[in-house]
Amino acid sequence: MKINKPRGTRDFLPEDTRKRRYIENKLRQTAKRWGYNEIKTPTFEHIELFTLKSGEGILGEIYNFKDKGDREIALRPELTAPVIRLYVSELQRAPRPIKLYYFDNCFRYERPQKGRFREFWQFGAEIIGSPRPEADAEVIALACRMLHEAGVDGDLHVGHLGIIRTLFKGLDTDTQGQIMRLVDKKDDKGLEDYLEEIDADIGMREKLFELIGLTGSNAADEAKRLLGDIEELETFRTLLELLDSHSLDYTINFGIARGLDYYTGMVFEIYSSGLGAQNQVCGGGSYRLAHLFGGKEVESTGFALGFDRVMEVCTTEPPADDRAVVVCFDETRKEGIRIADSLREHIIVDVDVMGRSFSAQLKFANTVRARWAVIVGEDEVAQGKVALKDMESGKQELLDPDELVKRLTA
RNA sequence: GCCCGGGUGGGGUAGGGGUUAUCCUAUAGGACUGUGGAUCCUUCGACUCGGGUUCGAUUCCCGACCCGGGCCCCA
Repeated sequence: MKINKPRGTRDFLPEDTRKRRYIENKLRQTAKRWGYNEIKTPTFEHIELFTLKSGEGILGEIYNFKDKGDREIALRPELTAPVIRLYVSELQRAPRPIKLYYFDNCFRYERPQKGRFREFWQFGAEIIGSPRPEADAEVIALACRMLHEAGVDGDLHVGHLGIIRTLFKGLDTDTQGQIMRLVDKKDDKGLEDYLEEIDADIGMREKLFELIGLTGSNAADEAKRLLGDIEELETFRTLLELLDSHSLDYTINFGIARGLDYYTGMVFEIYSSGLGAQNQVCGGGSYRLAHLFGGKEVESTGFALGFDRVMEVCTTEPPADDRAVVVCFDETRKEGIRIADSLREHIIVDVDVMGRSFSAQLKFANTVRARWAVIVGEDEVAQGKVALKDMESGKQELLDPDELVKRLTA
């Protein structure tokens, strides 16, 4: 009986894995150099962690099950909530700011399509403990830097929920949420109908539509004309200046809502072409979640990037590794293995395990794109030497075994 | 969950109610017994699954599964 992999999951072949690792390492290095430290959280959590954060509505997309102790468990659908849970239980007293990054698989029960899988990987970073725009700017800059390192061109859109929310003062949370959802979807008609339905203030409606339509570099000024002198706008302008200091290109977009209630201020998304309907490679913003998990409230800002989507659009190829094939035969196997093992401290080495003939071993060296063949045959062993063959030039020379390493790593 | 389109060796394909199911590539071995990449030969290997129609289905019909595109959703 042939067993297939479950829907929406993938196998990664050696070539895929190599490329994924390469990009993963680029992202890791970048986060690390920006002073972020990696954390790991469990693959599964109590389901409340996610329902508390996102509401019962997400249950449909969660992989959940009861364990043998009758606990309701969920495979993590994202990593922000686990990170904040970890913060609340372990890091509330840690020196501020707390700068964390993670790279792990997540699970969502959704219809798979391009750039969307049931098991997928997220790379994210969070700054916990700073309410300032500097933290927002840094996180955005880090996200852009990471994408750049991965060889991905992104289109950065930045908004601020605090600004748009000043329009909704007096409306209850559900209504605000509904409006934000429609704004996020860019469903102008639906938004208009809904505002009509709740009999929203005419002035507010006009301002709302004007605000989410604002584009261009002076959108912040326009917003000021529209909304007056509000603190959120000042903060937002500071943020934009900081983004300039980071030399980032961005589009101001007050219509980004990220569909969520817990984002409080800055929100951003990064899009990339070539992904079809799932064109968003990164999303983030500032939020407050700690109180939900029993902690003292704290300002956080962070993002998650969709690693699989990054892989989909990135064209960066990992550099080829230098590798050597040690050619030996039954009579010289002992010497061959010894030499191979010593070379393995320095480069990638294959030794024949197929009992192949001389020419078949060289053919193999070709197929694995070895740069060198180290020939350990009876003639060489008899002289206490080995032959080193450069597979590209075809040139070959006789060497003492202890000279080998020097030649191969030169 | 909904709407399209699609599933033929490991990968890429041709075909089509009765075939020995085509070709390329990859694999293994050989021609070439200590010198690779080329060429040639041989070998291995497939009609996604389940029902239905039919004398006969890989081919037609239905369903499932999976893949792709979109909707929904996207914490």
